[in-house]
Amino acid sequence: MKTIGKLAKELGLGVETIRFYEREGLIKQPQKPQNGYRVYDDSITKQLQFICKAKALGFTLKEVASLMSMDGDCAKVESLGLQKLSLIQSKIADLQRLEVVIKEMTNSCRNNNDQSHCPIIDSLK
Amino acid sequence: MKTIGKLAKELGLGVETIRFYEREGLIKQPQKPQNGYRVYDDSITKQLQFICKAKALGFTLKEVASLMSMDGDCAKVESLGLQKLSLIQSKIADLQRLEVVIKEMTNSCRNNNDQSHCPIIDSLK
DNA sequence: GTAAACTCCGTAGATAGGTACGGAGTCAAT
DNA sequence: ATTGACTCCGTACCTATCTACGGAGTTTAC
Repeated sequence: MKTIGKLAKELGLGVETIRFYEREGLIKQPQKPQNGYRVYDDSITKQLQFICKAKALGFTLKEVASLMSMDGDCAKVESLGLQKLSLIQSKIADLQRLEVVIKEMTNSCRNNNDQSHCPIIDSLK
Repeated sequence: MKTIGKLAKELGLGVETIRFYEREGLIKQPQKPQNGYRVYDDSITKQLQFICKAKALGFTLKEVASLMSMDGDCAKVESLGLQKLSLIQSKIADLQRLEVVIKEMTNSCRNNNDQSHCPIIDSLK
């Protein structure tokens, strides 16, 4: 059993962040004894770690809530995962196209001897 | 010479967006004749297209302003470009790592016969 | 026993890049 | 001359994810 500060420290989160997740419905407000302080047991740690991991995978908080609520339904979870996967893949493709363009631009910059014009600026014009 | 609405339509931007760019210092407020309406000549079109293209390359509005102000300085522009390039490359790498993880997860989901557990949920726990 | 550290709550602010609104004035077409 | 479309300005609102603040009560350490 620990108070919010200990929990936050343990997980590397801010106290405000945990209260925020509570407000957003990701976690439940725990029992509060006479003094009004939140008191957490160990199960909350798993839940918050779940949230952090899913977030790191690029799920939004809403999606995380969704994941948590579809607890056993593998098909639904898989479908959300596949959706996320295709989003990630198209983001990768976009960025790779960008990478090529910017590479070309900076290359032409490096080969530029005309100090009165920058090929990057010119190509954007 | 055109008013803001025509200009916006021509570029596929919102009127408010142009006013917003003006407030942010990306473009200058043009002369306004007796009626108080903004009147633009063709040079503004180039400037706004520059902004749109640079934005599409992943530059923030602040960076776009920066690019526009370093007008001829090729070395500076190149350095901003290289910086952006390495940001893009590390984003790509991050996403590719993510892609692998999510692929593995959805695969294990597809091969799952145990309806009481979802491997994705389990792996996040 | 007192001072520091912790907690409570609700609300405001930050970030980026817009988007929307309201009320008033102006312009263009019929 | 009237109607509808356009413009003005300032400000508020939007998404997402926190982060900070203020004032009051509580717990802990010395």
